[in-house]
Amino acid sequence: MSLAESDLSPAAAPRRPRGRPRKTADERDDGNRRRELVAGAARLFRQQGFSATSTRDIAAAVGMRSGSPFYHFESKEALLGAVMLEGMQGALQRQQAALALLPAGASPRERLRVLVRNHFDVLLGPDSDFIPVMLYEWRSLETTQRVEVNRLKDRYEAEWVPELEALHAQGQLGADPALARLMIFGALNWSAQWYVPPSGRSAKARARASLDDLTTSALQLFLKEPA
Amino acid sequence: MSLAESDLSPAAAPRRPRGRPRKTADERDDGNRRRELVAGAARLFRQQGFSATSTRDIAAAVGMRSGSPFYHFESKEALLGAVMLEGMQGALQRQQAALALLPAGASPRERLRVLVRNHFDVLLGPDSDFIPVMLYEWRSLETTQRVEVNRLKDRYEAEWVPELEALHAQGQLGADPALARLMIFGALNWSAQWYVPPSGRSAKARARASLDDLTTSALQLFLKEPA
DNA sequence: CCTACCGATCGGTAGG
DNA sequence: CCTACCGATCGGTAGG
Repeated sequence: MSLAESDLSPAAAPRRPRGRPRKTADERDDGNRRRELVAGAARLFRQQGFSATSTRDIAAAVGMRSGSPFYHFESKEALLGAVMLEGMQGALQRQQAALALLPAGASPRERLRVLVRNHFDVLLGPDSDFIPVMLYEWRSLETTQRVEVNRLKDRYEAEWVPELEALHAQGQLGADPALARLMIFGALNWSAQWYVPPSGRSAKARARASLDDLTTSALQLFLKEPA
Repeated sequence: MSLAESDLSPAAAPRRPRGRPRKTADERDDGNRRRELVAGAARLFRQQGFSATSTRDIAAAVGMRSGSPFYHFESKEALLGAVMLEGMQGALQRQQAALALLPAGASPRERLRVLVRNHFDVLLGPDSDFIPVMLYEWRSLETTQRVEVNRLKDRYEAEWVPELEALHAQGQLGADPALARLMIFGALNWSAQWYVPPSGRSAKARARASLDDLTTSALQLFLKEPA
């Protein structure tokens, strides 16, 4: 899946010179080296944490020398921001795509199932280092980028609200929707701490099945029977 | 509340000399300096994370010089272990005390309420830095101490199992008890990320009330109506 | 993107 | 528990 790089707007975009637009270090996407850096950083930040990961670790992970990441990113914090931004962009995009596949008359319960299933995929599926890093390295992000990431996170979570409100109105959700949202996200996000993805033969199919099962269980836990 | 220090067995205890047993750096509890260090470390580890907190930060927080924490602890990791160990000991002790106050015929639902209420207190109440550090700095713990802390965590969680099983058998819990436990802990633990304790006038009473409310909401979300 | 490097900070220790 | 210190590592940069 390709993520639209065009959405990546830098915090403060200075004067645009004429002619071929010269990209800042944060914007350029020469080949795929920048992407490799972000993906490698995501993996290491998730495994070891942001502070415990050196920029040298990240450089080595993608076969660069110690100073080279700073050709692509202003700072270690900017790399963290890129991980989170890319993660949230992908998550939001996949969420919208998943919802778009639903038939027009889908019930709130069906829509919530799609949201939960997609969230598990974002958290536990392939390339799932980005969002856990966002969840657990939040405090290391600098304010400017925090605002930007937060905007995406708000949009992501906003899609859940009408469904939770409808379910609450129908008596299928036993708590105030705002609080229910926090608790449900907590329950789902925590899975990043304990879920062990299948490995070996037909790992991919079994992974899909296990995320389906998790989704079913989560809905059974959170929702009452339809009246 | 005093925590039994006697359970603190060092990783490798060498020859015991005769006479008054000389405590290792990890065991001694001269005055309250060691306790101050652990409490200060808990606060800083929670605020900034383990790796981002220097032993100098911790020393300064309790009015020591940079080298002095190493008079009390072998290493920074040992300090982290002490934070987690002390946190789990306190949590387990409070959980057992809370359960002991219940009448003999208390229902699984009533017992779960007490467990959830106590867990919120452990996570969000006064001196609540220890357990969040345990939850979010797990990977920085060394294996020896990880085993020790894990043992306490298992005992803590084990008290939840019979109640969840009983509730599931009664149709009040909509998912497999083992998975329900993970999701419920996720929902509760996540509150450490968003809960803002009341401040100002009568903060203490309002804090208690808000944790009571959270407990009620959580139970309403997770449990079906009794048949 | 590499080479070569800098100043700052870090965990930890010897000796008192 | 302090003083004084060490070697290692870190984020980041100049110049090519």
